[in-house]
Amino acid sequence: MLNNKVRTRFAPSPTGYMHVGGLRTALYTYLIAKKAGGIFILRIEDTDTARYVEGAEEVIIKTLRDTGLIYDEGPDIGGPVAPYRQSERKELYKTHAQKLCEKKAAYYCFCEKEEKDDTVLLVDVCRDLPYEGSKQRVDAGEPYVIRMKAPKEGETTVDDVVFGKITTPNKILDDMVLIKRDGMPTYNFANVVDDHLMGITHVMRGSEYLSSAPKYNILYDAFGWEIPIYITVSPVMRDAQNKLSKRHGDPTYDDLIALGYLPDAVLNYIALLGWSPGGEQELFTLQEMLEVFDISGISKAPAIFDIIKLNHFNSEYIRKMSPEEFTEIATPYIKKAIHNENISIDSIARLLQARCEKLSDIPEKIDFFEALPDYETDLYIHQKSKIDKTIAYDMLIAAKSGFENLTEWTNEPISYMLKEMAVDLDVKNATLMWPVRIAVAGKSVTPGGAVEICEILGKEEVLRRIKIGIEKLK
RNA sequence: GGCCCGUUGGUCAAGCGGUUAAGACUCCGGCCUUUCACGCCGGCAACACGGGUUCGAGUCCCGUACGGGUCACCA
Repeated sequence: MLNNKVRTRFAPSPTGYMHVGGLRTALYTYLIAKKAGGIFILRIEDTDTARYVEGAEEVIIKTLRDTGLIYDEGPDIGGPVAPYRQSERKELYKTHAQKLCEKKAAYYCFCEKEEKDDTVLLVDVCRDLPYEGSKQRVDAGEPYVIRMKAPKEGETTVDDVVFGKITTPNKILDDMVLIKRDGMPTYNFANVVDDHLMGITHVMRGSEYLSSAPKYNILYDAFGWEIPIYITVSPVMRDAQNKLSKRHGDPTYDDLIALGYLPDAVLNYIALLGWSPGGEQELFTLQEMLEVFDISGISKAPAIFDIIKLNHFNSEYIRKMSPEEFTEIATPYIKKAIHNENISIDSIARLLQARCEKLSDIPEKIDFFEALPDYETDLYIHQKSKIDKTIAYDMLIAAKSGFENLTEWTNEPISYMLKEMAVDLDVKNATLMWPVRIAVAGKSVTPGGAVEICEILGKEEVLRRIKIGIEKLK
């Protein structure tokens, strides 16, 4: 049924949000499967009943859909090894754990929850209990957990594609819990059982699981199962000391989207955190990543998430869009600042596309279209063009009459008129354009120049603002 | 603390025994220009430290320092 195809899985715990590191893991696992023409699976690891979050699974599914990481099997679409929610596989784990008990590779443990240090003795007691006796106590309804019987001697070598071979003496391995008192499996156990039962060939995990990996191998061996290929990735950090975390205020995927970052840009940027394609290209579509992705490019060292660089990726993606696409996604942000229906959203969008890093920057960049800010006349001073307030005043007076006589209000005539006027006045374009732009915008930095802004504002509003400027400079 | 892992500019990173140690972001100049931005040109800036091995070490080995992970009936 599962052939020899490459099968990978993204196995998040439904926490209610998708963190950046999680998305990166999803991306890599997707790439590994798809690059090999294999199957990408979504499995929900909801074994911690105490942590249940309403709607969390939907967040995961939506994120994968929005970023284009399409899975072939999953809880909502089913598949040959369903169910894909661990909570629905409870019996499976129990049966398998019991099998291990029968084989004496695991045992029933009746000890109370560990009180940190002094439990080793208690555990040891249960470890050596005869199977039959324990089984009877279990059948009689006594509460228990099932623990793995870790070997006390020898050593176990884990082979990881990223970290290489790591050998651990077995004596330091503890008898980890497989089935919890509530009957649910632990992450460690469910992961092993599911990865095998679902035919997962490449197992990607965060480096926090590296030290548990020997125990997974022992489990695979106890079952007589083939050990999958391990690919361990280091975390995405917020700084050299701390992992990126929602708790510390670091943005989740949804936060980034809400901030006006594009899904493709986010995906592209995080792909490069801890993985390098080797060449000099940095901008990749998902399809292109598929072509160049290679596990050998994954690095062992953690990478720090740098939102400044994400800004760069995002602006690249914005500039790459067609004007129509950009207008469509920018419109909601433009409308946050612009309520006047006479103002052309499309025209503003055109000005914005080359000048914004993220969509959330838009409203403050264009608010002057809606209402002229109360600006200081110092804005009229421009050292480089040798413009002072007196010159600015003269320019505005001239521009006013020019605008008044203008009959056709589109880009070309406005531009032509202003340039002609600069010639008549015997000044450089900038000497005239600068004061005009300040007068109509009321701020020194604007998307677009004087001509574009005037065109969008319309004749009446431009004259009104020019007059205000003249008054201010008097 | 034990065990494990990591360490190339501020950040992401290339490099796999011989290089003037790539590239990108940031920052700083310059050009272009009606502002800003885009674009173009240029610049600052790195192999954590100490020992080996070698003709030769960012690359291999051993220490040290620093950082991280783990040592849960959480994942």
